[in-house]
Amino acid sequence: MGRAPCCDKASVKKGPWSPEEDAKLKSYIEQNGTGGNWIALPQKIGLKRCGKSCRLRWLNYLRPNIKHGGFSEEEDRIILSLYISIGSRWSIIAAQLPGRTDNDIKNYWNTRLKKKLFGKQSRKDQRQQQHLARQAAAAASDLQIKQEASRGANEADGLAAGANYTWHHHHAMAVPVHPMSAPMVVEGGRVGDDVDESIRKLLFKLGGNPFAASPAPPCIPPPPMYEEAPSFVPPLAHGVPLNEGGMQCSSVLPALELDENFHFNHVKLDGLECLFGMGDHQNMRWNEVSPLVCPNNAVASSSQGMQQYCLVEEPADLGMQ
DNA sequence: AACCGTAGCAACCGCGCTAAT
DNA sequence: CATTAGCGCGGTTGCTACGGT
Repeated sequence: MGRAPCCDKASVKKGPWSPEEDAKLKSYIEQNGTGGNWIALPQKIGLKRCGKSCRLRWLNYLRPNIKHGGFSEEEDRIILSLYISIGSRWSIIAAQLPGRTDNDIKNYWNTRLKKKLFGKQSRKDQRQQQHLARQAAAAASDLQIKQEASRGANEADGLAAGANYTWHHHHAMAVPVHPMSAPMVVEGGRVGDDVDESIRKLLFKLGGNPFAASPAPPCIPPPPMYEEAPSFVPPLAHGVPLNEGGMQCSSVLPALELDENFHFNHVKLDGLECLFGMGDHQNMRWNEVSPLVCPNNAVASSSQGMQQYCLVEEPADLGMQ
């Protein structure tokens, strides 16, 4: 059985909003709020619009303090950083950028930022990039593993114990040197030729293995709701062979392990697989990646925290959810 | 000047999730 | 516990403006 339509499509107006409709909706919501029911709202104010359409119009354009266009470099950086970490969770990304909407950011990403970063590439080029990125990542990780080994031999024990194993531990070992610093050769030159200089700077700010270099976030135990989820088993427990330093040999986080361990909260890293040397089906869990996004933020790694995180900036006085 | 291709953006669509019944 | 209604999200579509030929 199909899903019941949210409104009568035949009697509902579609397409661009007129100034009159905008004014009606805006003045009503500013005075009365949404009343907690978007579906009923258009009828109340005599708009021949679907409730979902009203909601979208309000959230994306009529809501106070909405910004359009003119994304700053800082905003670019935040978007990029979050996209790398959590994928296309536009609403979460939007929550970090006051005045920006998920739709706006999504459009910005799809139409501009992505092109700025990667330029236009054929699938063949993308595959080649991924291959090269993996090679560079492997080399970088080997070096890093040795550094890790000399820094503190005890960590391996800690990992094996598992109890306090957190994303950043794993991540420090797993994340390759930033792929944009690796040579990305395409036909007729380097991919970087297409990349806007400012964005390249952004990438380097983020890159050069930014995660390993950043101070470790506080270790926060998983929230109760994840207790039944498969624990984030340290790679050592999977019987991954060790190198001569006693550390795990994997160059980057092995694709298989990623697949096994990050199978909740699926996140699509469309177009950015090469950043992690992943295949295109690997996923991450929010509670593991969030320390990257907000390492010093109190919400850290919990989906509960994520919700709090998302609610920032939401107008509380307008009956919004 | 006309045509065509592309980019950017606004809006729609469909699905998953959740609260209410 | 099952069903239903509504919300919210991400993906997609379609329109418009603009630039190139």
